[in-house]
Amino acid sequence: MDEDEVGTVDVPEATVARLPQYLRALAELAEAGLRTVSSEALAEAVGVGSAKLRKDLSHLGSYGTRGVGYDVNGLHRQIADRLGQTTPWNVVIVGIGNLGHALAGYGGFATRGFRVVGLFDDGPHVVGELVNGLRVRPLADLGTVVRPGEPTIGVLAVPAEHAQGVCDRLVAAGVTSVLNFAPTVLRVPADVDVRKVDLASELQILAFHAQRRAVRAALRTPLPNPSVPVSDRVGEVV
Amino acid sequence: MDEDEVGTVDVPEATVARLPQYLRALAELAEAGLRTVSSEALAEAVGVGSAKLRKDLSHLGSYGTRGVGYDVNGLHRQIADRLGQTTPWNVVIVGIGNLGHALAGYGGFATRGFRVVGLFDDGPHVVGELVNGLRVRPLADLGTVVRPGEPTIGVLAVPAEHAQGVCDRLVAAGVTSVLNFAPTVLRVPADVDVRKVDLASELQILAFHAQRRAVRAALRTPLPNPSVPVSDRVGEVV
DNA sequence: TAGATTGTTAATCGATTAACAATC
DNA sequence: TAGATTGTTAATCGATTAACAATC
Repeated sequence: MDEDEVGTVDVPEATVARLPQYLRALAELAEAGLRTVSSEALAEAVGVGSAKLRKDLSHLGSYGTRGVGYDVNGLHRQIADRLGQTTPWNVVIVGIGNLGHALAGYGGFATRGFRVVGLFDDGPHVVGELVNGLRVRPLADLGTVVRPGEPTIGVLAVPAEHAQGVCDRLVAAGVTSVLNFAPTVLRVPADVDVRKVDLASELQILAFHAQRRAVRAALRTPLPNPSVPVSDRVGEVV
Repeated sequence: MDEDEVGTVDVPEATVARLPQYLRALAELAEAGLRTVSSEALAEAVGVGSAKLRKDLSHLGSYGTRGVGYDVNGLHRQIADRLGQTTPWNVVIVGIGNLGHALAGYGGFATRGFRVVGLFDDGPHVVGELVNGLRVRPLADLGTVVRPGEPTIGVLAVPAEHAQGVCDRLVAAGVTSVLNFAPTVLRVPADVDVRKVDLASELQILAFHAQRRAVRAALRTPLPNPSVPVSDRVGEVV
């Protein structure tokens, strides 16, 4: 691979999504004192195939040695670098309800290179509250925390009906990366990156698979309950 | 498409992951009084292309009318049916810390067909606590809540180091669908379905993209700060 | 040198997209 | 009938996988 500027050569999206998993596994291996790891062993730790792992790493330019494996610390540094984790990223959380509260206190952010620097909410009962050492501020203060210089990630934990409005204010304040927990589609300018976590959706996908397994099991063992025909058990529409 | 048993014909995974979004959009349209919707309009509401939407729906057998569009209520019922949402699914949450607490109180589950029926934790300070109307129980009680008859989804909100052990107990109790919030790979039998939500990972992916945008912007406008060469700004490894 | 393991090639699979014939 | 819109086809794109030559 060319000796190119970091971040210029395209890394496939599917690979990007796995980099955090590799990074975490490498951190654990380093913790355990391992100096070197084979693609086979690292892949096993992450739960993917070794061919996929090697292909993924090849997109980074990679630092393996044939016949030996990868240097655990070297590869860790390489991936951390690609994820922009040499310096911590600032994170602001908007919407300090149930979920926002939990996110504000989530230890996993700090240990993986993120620093929660602001909590925002416009609810009169919430503003001024102290959460995990940070005072909740009104949204009007967004501009004082989000600084044009240092990139800031905005986390949206507001109800669906407020999500677009709050997102617009984040974008106006200069936020170009948004993690959206509200079950709504956000409209943003082309230079803003939005990722979505939809908790109920995850359960619905599990439910789909569970139902499919159940129906298939029922078809393999026809009519275990003779009084209920298989086709009535799921309720066909129309 | 064949008039086949619900759940027998294979629906592609990418399509399954979008069904919850379609369902939610249809619910909003029905709420707004719409009787009929075109693929163009529904796709716009969900933020996908109309060709993709029509292809997705074609996997369900679909209920559109050429020249007219889709019947909002009919399609809603059809998708709800496929997601197994004719009756609510039981959900147990294990690990009532920061995140588990928030999930126990998350309103979005109930409105989308899920019923939280059990909260579990072995922490002496947590057991017995009343959270959102449910008493937190010790893990030993899992068997009394997870009943072989009705399928139950297990939500794992414990620290990474306990995740595998707790997961094993969920599986032993008969849970075959698991939503894992711990940043660990879970080993489960082949008949158990695991989905993972890794909050820090989501931020890391956003950070990767943000860094890539920043590097590219810097390369387009070479050396805006003449004292710092571009290649030093990101810190090449080795 | 012999054994191990990477990085890459090529085949395969699945998902997306545009275009349009079918049909209301 | 004319206009609208679906459902499907075929082309394209991206991701996965297995196999192996390169090389430590």
